[in-house]
Amino acid sequence: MNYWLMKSEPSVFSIDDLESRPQQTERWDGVRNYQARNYLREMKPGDEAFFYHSSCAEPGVAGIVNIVSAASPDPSAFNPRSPYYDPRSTQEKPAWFMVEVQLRRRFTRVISLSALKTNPALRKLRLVQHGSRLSVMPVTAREWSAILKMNK
DNA sequence: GCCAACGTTGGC
DNA sequence: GCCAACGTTGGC
Repeated sequence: MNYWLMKSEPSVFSIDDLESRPQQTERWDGVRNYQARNYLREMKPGDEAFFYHSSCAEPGVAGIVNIVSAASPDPSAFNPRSPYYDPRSTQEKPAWFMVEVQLRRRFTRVISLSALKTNPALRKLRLVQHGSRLSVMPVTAREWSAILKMNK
């Protein structure tokens, strides 16, 4: 079982939005970066991921989700009305993938990016590397527990 | 709103 | 295959 971190802009899709969904489950779609796509395809049901709020007043980790389905072709890429439409992705040869996530836990307080940056145990975390913009990234077991310990 | 850093595109 | 130009991300 593997650990991940997934970014979302709360103005588009927040952890509150996930909580209000049926079964607190939703598609994690719209990823349009090849490296992030490759990580999505590595995910397996039972994996866990931090839900990270980006581009907002308080960027940081807002909670934890379970990966509940393996990667499958992202239907939003096929839909011309979707902001994530990409005509290069076809049913026969899908370019983009999504997984389904289910809310596991909301943190009472967001673990802020600034706090993550100052934790020595997280020096190698992709998120805090200078210039890193990846929206889906792996987290080591050590990093995972270090972040969990910050949830107080 | 600014801007640095990055990924992608497309001409050559 | 190179690389400049462009668009996007995302913190501040």
